[in-house]
Amino acid sequence: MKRIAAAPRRATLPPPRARALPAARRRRLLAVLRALADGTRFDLYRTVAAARGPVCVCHLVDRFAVSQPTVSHHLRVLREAGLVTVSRRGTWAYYAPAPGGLDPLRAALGPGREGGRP
Amino acid sequence: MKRIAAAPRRATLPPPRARALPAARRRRLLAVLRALADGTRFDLYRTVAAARGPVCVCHLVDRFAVSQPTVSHHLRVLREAGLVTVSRRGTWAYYAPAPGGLDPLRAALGPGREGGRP
DNA sequence: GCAATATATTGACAGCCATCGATGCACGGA
DNA sequence: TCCGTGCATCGATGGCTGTCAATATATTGC
Repeated sequence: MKRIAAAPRRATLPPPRARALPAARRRRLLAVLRALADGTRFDLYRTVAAARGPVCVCHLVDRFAVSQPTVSHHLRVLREAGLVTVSRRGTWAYYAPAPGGLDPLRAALGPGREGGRP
Repeated sequence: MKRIAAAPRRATLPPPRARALPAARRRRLLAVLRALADGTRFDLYRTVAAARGPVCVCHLVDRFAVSQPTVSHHLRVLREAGLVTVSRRGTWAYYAPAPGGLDPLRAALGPGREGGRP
């Protein structure tokens, strides 16, 4: 017959479930995080966000050490994450930070319960 | 002979360079972003951060629909990003949010220059 | 219309990574 | 000391994605 060893009692109760994030908010937030989690994209966004006005793609292509299609691809990801907006004048495309683009992040950080409390 | 068409003048000046982020800060920030950019890890962190006390890995394994090695792997990534800390009691491991783990993110968001300005 | 330029899209490919099963390791109980 | 359990690590694998060259699309100037 099979010997049965007593399973040691677990030392703590299961943690309360984290307040569920509405699916749409979670999706948006993850999109923002994913968009910024790549080094090149992170730098692109910082360049766009730091400029006083819209930034011509041509200057980004000049400045970054990746090909023009790659820049274009990253800008698309940033756009789809709601982080930048695009406007065109002639053949040029100008990217600007989307107002409130970082709000999902700000909202998620919120009061900051992650351990400051002594 | 080759015809030469005048290149159209660029309509704007190159944007000022974004204030360079110190390499170490940039690395830490990207690590945090990458750690949170995965859905499973995001949920794991939220669970740990929402709990009032340290969370036993066993409960995370119970609650999440991924294998125990996968949970362990994600917790390692969160740990290496400075987002959680681990402590052991007996055979159990308890994870807690690392105090200030989100500070790189908070610092980066800072005053929020991304377009509120009218 | 034609040539040249600016940007976007497509297709291909390599490297990364989330995931799993199997295994290792440490600890506690009998 | 042996067994069972909790967690970490290893090795393999499939899918995702960052990158580029080639191509497409759009616009401007002649």
